[in-house]
Amino acid sequence: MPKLDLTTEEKILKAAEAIFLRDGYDGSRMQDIADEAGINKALLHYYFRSKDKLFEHVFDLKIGTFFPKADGVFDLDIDFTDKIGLIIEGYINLLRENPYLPLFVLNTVNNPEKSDFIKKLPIGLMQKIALNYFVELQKGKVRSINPMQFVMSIMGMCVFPFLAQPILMDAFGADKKAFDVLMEQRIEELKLYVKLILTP
Amino acid sequence: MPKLDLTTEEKILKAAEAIFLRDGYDGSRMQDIADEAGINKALLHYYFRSKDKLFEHVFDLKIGTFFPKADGVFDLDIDFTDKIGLIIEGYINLLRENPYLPLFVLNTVNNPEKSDFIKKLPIGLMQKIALNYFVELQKGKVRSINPMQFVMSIMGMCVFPFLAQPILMDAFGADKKAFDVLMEQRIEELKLYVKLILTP
DNA sequence: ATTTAGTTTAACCATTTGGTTAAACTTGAC
DNA sequence: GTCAAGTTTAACCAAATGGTTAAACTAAAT
Repeated sequence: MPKLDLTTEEKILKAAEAIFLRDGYDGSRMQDIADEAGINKALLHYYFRSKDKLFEHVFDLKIGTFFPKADGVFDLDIDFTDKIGLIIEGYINLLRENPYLPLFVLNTVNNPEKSDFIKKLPIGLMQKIALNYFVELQKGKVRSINPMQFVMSIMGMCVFPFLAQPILMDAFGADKKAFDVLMEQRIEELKLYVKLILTP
Repeated sequence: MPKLDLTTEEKILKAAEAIFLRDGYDGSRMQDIADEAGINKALLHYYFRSKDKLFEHVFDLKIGTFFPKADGVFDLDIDFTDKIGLIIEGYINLLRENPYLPLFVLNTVNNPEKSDFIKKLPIGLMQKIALNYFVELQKGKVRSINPMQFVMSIMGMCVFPFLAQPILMDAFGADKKAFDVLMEQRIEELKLYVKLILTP
C-alpha cells in the first residue's frame, strides 16, 4: 500500500517530474514546481540548489523506464522470437504507464546543452538484443537481416505511438481510452510482426 | 540553380528554422535568430511582429515535410505492397534531409500552449493508407491486421531512428556518415518487412 | 530631387526568472 | 527546556528576454 505522507523531497521530485515532463526543461518554471509540490520557492532551493541539479535528479530517477527491464529474459529456455515478444510486452506496458517519458528523454539527448546525459542511458538491452539475434542467426534459426535495423524497428514500433499520441488520436478520432485499448492490443500485434519478420 | 541572394525575409525564415529546430520554441532567443540571419533584432520585429508569429510561419513552411508527399502513389497500377514501399522510400529520403523535423513537430503538438497546431497537420496520408489497406483486405490480398496498427508501425519504423539518432549512434558506435548509410539501407529493409507482414 | 521601403544603431522598457537572504516560526529529538 | 532541522514569509537582486522607439542612414524608384 502506498505511503500516505510523502516526504518533502519526494513531493518535490514528483512535482518536478510532472512539470518537466509536461513543459520541458526550458518551458518549466521553478515557481510552478514549487506550487505543484505545495511548498515555496525558498524551500525548493533549500533541497535542490538549482534548476539544473533538480532536473538531473528527475532524469536519473526516470531514466530506468526509458528502456524496459528485461534482464532475465535471455536466460529463459524459450524461442528467441518469444523472448522478443516478452520484451515488447514489458516495454509497451511500461510506456502505457509513462507515456510522456520518451519525448522527455529524446528532447534531453537532442538538447545541445544536455547531450552529456546520453551517457546515462542504459543502452545495454539494445546491444543484448542485437548480440542474441546474431547467435540465433549463426544457428540458422532466424531470417538474415541487419540486427541494428531490427532493434530500431522494434523500438520504433513500440515507442512511436506514445510520441505521436495527439496526432494519432486526431487522425483516428480516438480518445484517451480508445488509445490505451489500441496500445493493449498492440502487444499481440507486434508479437505477430516479429514472428513474421524473424521466421526464415 | 539556387538563388544566390536571399531576401531578408528568406534569410530570417531560414535562420529561424535553424534556431527553432535546434533549441525548441522555449529555448530559442530572438537575438540568436537575428544573429543567425545576420540582421538586428529591430529588423526581425519589423518583418515578423512577435516570436509567436515567426514560429507559426516556420511551422507552416515545414509542416509539409512531416509526412511524405505521396499523392500519386495510390493511382499507380502496382501492388499495394509496392505502393507502401514507395511511400517508405519517399519518407525516409525526406527524413534524411530533414532529420530534426520530427522532434520539432512532436514537441509542438505535445506542447499545451501550441496544441492547436495539430490542426495544421496533413493527416490525409495516414487515413489514405488505412483506407487502401482496407480495400485490399476485402479482396483477400493482404493479411488481416488492424490498419491503424499497420500505419503506426510504418511511421514508427521510419521516424524513430531520426528521433533517437544520438542514442543509436552511441549504442552502435556509429558516426553521422555511418548513420546515414544505415538509413539508406533501411529503405530496402523496411520494404522487406512490409512484404513479410502483409503477405497472407 | 524627392519619396519610400528597408535597415541600422542604440537606447530603453516591463516582465519574467533563477536564485538569495534574513528573520521568524514550528516541531520533534535529546 | 533547548537545540537543530525544516519551513514560511517576504523582500530583494541581477540577468535575461521579448518587444518598442526614435533618429539617422542607404538605395532604389519616381
